Amino acid sequence: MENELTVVLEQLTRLVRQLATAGELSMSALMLLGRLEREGPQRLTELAVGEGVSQPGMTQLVGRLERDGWVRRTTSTGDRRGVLVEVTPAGRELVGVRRNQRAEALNHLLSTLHPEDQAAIGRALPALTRLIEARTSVTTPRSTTHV
Amino acid sequence: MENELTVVLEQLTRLVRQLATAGELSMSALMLLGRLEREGPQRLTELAVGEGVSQPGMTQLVGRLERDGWVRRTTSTGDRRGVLVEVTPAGRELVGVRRNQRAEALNHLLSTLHPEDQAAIGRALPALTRLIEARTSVTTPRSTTHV
DNA sequence: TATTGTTATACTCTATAACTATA
DNA sequence: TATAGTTATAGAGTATAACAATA
Repeated sequence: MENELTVVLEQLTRLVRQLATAGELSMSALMLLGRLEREGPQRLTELAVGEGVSQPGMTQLVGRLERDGWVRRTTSTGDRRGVLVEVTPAGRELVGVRRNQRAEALNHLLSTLHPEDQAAIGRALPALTRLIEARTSVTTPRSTTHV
Repeated sequence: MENELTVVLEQLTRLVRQLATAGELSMSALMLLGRLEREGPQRLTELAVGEGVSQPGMTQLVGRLERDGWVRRTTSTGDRRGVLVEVTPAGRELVGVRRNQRAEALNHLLSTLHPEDQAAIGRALPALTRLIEARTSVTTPRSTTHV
């Protein structure tokens, strides 16, 4: 079943990309904002590990998001080396709007499926959530030799 | 349920990205190769639409993959304007290897779940496949104002 | 004139290496 | 000396606009 799941996940990724990026935020920006909105303010290093990107990469992504007003840097951690990144009200608003748009598009797709299929997907959601939670240390930053 | 599904899909995307790109191919390259391997040779325009990127973007992606020997351009379509892109044996091999690596990693994750959860995911696969097939015309190329 | 693809240009995304500041 | 983050630099990824070749 793993191979079938692999292919399904690959294609779901394409689906998400198409649903998610039909707007003003890239996939990376959207996922970072989504995390900050769900989990609250976090350290830059924490974010880099969580999103599976390098620390400089996260510095730059946060920089672009900050420039555009979606996140804010704070330094109130006691450790004065650290940076705490939090989503701004505007960013929170944007995440909500985008999430609703995706939900609407998904809803439309779901409505074209047979009720049994819809139910099967619904019943798998908790399991999928736990599958996601199972991956904690699979964080291998990509090499630069990518095509 | 759409909103829960939205979040799950968002996180599955992160999972796939981390599993998939821990090697020498980017997400874009991997998904294009995967498509060519599954569906056979295709026209450049067809690929651009299918992957949800612009025609010039696809020209460049194919260019990089061709440079590295994973795909090949052909012109045998009758219409001499057209280009047919096909995966090379080396590319096919690479897709297989990568897919197996991801399957292995997924298998490991799955094995940490309760059997009921594994079963629920297994039962949802056909429905998810149909969900993917339902999105045919959701192809909105991204704007350039992305963060 | 319309379609297929490429070239030119610009910006995001991401990496590694080198650096600064704090612990 | 180790850790948190930034800056410098380079290449992939992607878009729009302008172009060339074919239909």
